[in-house]
Amino acid sequence: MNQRLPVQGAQGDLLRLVATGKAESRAELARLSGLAASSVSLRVEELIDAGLLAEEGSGTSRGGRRPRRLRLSPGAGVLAVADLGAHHVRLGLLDLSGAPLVIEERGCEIADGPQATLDRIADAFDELLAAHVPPSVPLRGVGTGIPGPVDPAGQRVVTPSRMPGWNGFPVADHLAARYDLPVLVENDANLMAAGEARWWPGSENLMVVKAGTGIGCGVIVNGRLHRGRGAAGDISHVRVRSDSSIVCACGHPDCLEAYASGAALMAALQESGIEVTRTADIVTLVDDAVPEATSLVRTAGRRIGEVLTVLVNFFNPDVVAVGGSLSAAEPLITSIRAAVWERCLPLATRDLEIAPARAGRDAALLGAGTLLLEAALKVTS
Amino acid sequence: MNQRLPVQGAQGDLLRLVATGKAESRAELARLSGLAASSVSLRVEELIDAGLLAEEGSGTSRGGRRPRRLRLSPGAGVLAVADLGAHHVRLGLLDLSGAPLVIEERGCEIADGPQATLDRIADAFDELLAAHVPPSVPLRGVGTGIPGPVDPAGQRVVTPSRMPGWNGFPVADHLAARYDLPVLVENDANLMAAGEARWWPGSENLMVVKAGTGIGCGVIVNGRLHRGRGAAGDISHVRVRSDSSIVCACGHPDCLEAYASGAALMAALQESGIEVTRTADIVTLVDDAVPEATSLVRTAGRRIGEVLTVLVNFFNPDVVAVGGSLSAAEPLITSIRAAVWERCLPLATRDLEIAPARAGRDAALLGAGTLLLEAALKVTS
DNA sequence: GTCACTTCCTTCGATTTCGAAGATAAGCCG
DNA sequence: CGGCTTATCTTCGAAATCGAAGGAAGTGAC
Repeated sequence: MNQRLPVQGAQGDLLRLVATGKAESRAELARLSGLAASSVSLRVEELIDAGLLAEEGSGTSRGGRRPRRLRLSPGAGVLAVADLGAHHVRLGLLDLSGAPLVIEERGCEIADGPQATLDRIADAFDELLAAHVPPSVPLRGVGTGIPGPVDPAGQRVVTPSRMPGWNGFPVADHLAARYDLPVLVENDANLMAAGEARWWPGSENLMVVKAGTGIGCGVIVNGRLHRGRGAAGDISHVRVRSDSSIVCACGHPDCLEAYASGAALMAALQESGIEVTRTADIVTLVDDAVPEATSLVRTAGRRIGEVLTVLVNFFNPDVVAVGGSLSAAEPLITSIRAAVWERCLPLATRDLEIAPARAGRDAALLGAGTLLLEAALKVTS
Repeated sequence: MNQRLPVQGAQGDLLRLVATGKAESRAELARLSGLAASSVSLRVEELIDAGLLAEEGSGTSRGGRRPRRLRLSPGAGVLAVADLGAHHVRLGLLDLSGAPLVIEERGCEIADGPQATLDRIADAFDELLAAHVPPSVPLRGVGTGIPGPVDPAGQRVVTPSRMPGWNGFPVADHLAARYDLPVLVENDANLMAAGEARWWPGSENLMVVKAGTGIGCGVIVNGRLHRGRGAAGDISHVRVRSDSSIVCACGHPDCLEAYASGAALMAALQESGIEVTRTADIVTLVDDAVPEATSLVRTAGRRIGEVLTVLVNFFNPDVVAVGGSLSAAEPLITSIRAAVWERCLPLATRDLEIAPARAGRDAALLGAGTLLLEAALKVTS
């Protein structure tokens, strides 16, 4: 059962404020939306009648009458989201507030091409919906993350590496043909950034670094995802200072990725005769205090930090959040911090927080939820 | 005669659209503001009655009835703007559309401290107003650019270099005490970026590099100035790759500024026994094809370009505009282009324009006008 | 307990905004 | 020159929004 959200005009803003947890009562809605309290009451009434919002008990008093708590109605709908990796896909269902109902991981070869991969995802969505959601609760949107650049206009994949058959494929259109619903297609690091942003309330400008097999980065400016012309956030092909010289897959010498990515670290470890097959193994080695691994991670952190130095001076964010599978290795973030603190302008680091990502491994799925909700609540007047 | 603009609600949006030249008729206003055509008509009527807008003939037809052209009324008001340099100040008066009425340059030692400097500016404003503006036309706002970081919250100067006595000085408050009007205080490179942005309609994301005695940069994101925590846009203290090692004034080795700023080039030229006293002299030398100068400028361009490489990949702008006194030296921009084209991701440079700044030497003053107008039209309901 | 005060929410008349329809003023074209 | 098309602008009733006033439900002081 698919169905667009039947909201119009100001209702969308109010519903989003409740869904994102920013407001819990009519009074808060009035303050945050800028609407008059009376208008808020009217719209909320409509949303309750439409079955999208529900009243649930009362909150704590702030010195006066207690607010009547508003929640999204459980029957308001669900979102289906996926995050596509090279050899697997994480996917799940969220309620409209972005909270996960069910999330699982499946094998899935991205090299099989878009048609097969997307169909597999859609089939998985259908299974999950049948198993976990009563038929009366409608699906309100579908979104997926892609490990490559996405053109923001046409929502196509553009010049991806390691994704044979995907170049120029209209992913959004293909999904929209199956679901007549808001559809979101976005780069995975961007989704992760969008997901992370909710965990840093009060911070409007974030950089979210994804340190995994590759190195990605998503940028939040003024609380919104910055896409640029579709390629924003790339930091992996920045030239780093180095004595030796490695040519990256992109054709240029000494890219950050060639030195500090999980893939590069694995290659270096294997050269030292240490067996590793996944980036998680590196974290284990570091936890076991294997000197080669610790030293490599530390160097990688310093290199990433040196690149961030430039970007922190330029972009001057509130927060640099470091996520991805490698970020579990503690020396990584420590050495990133050291490099940034040492080299950046005091003014830029004065109130800067460099911290591990807070949203966890499902950050990208949660981010897809956030962006999808926004898309679903776009002015449909 | 000082007076806040008597606008409320939607009037501000409409007035801004006309002032910034984005709209010239009621129909365009309706399209751009999103308001209904009827509401636009009503508000425009009010603005005309208030003496802020005026009808002026009719525009060219687009196939149907000709639009009735709307202009800012000449008597709507003026803005007083200044751009403070180390040894001089450029200042002038603009009409509300941001067009200059009069601009001049005066000697002024920033080292005399904020009190004396700001009073000198204010006196200059008064003189210009008396000489060029009829008393019936009110002053609507005052703004100034500062060659140092400005805290966006308190509009104070923070940790400036080469500005003794200015640290922490509440510039905006000081000006506001003399003029009870919207007051703007902003970093000079940021003002320049704001001014430049108007010359790139259709481009939402810009980097504006100011290559002069120092190296500055302003960032426009989604059409609006990005301030970060107040220090955004710094690129001068990024570490560059280099064989030798120079320690910058900031204490770190190999800052871009120490290699590629006008000051650094002048020092290098003087060491070769070539007489230069201002950055403009370097441009003259390059125009005269003096090999040392050309080579130095080319190297500086390449170094700036290498830094921009990182930022272009990350920020993925539509335009990189290069201004400042050094930008008149043609090899500078050529070598910046070469470095960026060579090293950036194709996806990031696909539609990227790297071009000389268009706004000219008064860019900062025009930018101050743009930002001031916005401040003056903030919801005063 | 009671009284003053705060906060939350609703009621209701005034105001603003909208949108459809019509009036106005062109250009295009035979 | 007289329809036909297109675009601009205004009129007017309907709908949304606002703001002031007041009722509801709490806290804290005495």
